[in-house]
Amino acid sequence: MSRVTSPEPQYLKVKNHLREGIASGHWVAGDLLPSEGALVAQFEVSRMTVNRALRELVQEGLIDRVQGVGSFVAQLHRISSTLNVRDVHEEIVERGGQHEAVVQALVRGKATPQQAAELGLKRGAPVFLSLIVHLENGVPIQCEERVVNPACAPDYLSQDFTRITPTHYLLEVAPLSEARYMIEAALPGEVEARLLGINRRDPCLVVKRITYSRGVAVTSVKLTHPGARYQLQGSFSA
Amino acid sequence: MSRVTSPEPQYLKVKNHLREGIASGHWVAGDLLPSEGALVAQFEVSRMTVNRALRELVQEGLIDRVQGVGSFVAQLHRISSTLNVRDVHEEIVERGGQHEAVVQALVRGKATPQQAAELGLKRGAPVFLSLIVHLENGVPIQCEERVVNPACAPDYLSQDFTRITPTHYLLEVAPLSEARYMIEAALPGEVEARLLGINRRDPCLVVKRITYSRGVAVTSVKLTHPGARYQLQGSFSA
DNA sequence: GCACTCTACTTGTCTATACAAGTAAGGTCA
DNA sequence: TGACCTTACTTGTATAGACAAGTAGAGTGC
Repeated sequence: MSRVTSPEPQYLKVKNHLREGIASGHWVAGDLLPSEGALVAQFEVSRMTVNRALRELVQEGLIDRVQGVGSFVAQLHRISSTLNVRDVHEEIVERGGQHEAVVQALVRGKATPQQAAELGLKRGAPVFLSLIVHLENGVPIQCEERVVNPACAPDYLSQDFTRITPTHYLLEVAPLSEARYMIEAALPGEVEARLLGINRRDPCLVVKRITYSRGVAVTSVKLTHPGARYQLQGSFSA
Repeated sequence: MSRVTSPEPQYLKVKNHLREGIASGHWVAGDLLPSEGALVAQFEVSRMTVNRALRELVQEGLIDRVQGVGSFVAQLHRISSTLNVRDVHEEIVERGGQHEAVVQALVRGKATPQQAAELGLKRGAPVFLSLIVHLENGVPIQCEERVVNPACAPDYLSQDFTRITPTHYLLEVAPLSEARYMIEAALPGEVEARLLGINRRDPCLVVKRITYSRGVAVTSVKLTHPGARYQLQGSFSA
């Protein structure tokens, strides 16, 4: 983790000083922190350096600042952290596993009312549909049901999704600009249970996601994971 | 060099220019972006201003920078977003709901081997245990099973958790410095099913979390939510 | 060919200063 | 009292310049 000790930048000294003061309880939520001027005097650095430290602490959610008033310790009554919903291939490879994809279906279809609404298309408009099962070391861990807006990826049907994941392909074809996701626990449908090799009463972690490119909905996907074999993890550090 | 102030700060102009270029596909993942010097010339601003824009884009995960080489569009093959695991009281109130907490148990106990390991205590060490059900508009939505390190919150047992949530109380007593969490889908135990008023075969979204203060584990909590009544949601915007 | 140096270019950090904009408190005056 | 103004202090943004550190490529000498 730590490298050869190069001199620590000044703005990090200021930042860590404040961060430690907050983590140790020296300042608690709502407290007024020293002003930029005071920190300039204390650390004998320029105001821009102090300013950078404070701006980054705002960005990290540790402090709030009010122009004309001062800097305050933020209400830390939430634990926030970056959640990564990643390409399943990358995720498996990173764990040192073997990824395999089985394409169950890759067809042209017509949008159901719900699919049309999600993608901003007319009801019954043509869409591309794919159903792929992802295996880690031969064990199914994700069932990927996808609806694709043909206008954004006209060549979707001719891809070889055993070699490249739809996520990866679509992000290359249509640059990501926005995404909405929803995570829930649910029971698998009949199809999902069969493809994942689980019982219909086994709980699953379901991630639904709609991604947009340039304001246009590109794809809507439902990822079903066996609850016993898949977890989302993360950590937060003040 | 300088021009009158616009409604939009200069650094945001640079930032948005790059952001739009990435979202529109003008630059794709891996592409070399204009250097700071080039952007200084293009926007007629100082290098510090361009530098701020680029640093913030790095922070947002949209670009990578390599000293001596240049700035590149990041591989956007992940969809990351800030996940907030928040105080359930705040969450309900924000939705306009009525929050009620029922304290099922609030006792002194001995750490099981697993609990001891999570909190960094000796096996059988004294701990505080609480079991609380949270209701939104009278409907149970969360079962909170908590183990508390007595050294961090000696007065835990004498709190009135119908008025203040343990999360809120503990964050006031022990400033948060770090947290680890895990999200999974699972079936409820017998106790959870009864308290949440659900069937033992109904899937639940389970969040496990350990929080630390000044490097010491303060509390370990397991939050069980009925899958049908609770979802995690979020959005990501490039 | 190969190793080396030199140079041009990049990002990383930092300074001293400047002005704008927002807030709060105190004083003045009708 | 109440409305207004002044002043001091805060953060927000921006500048022009400086040096350090890292990289890549061109050129040099062997």
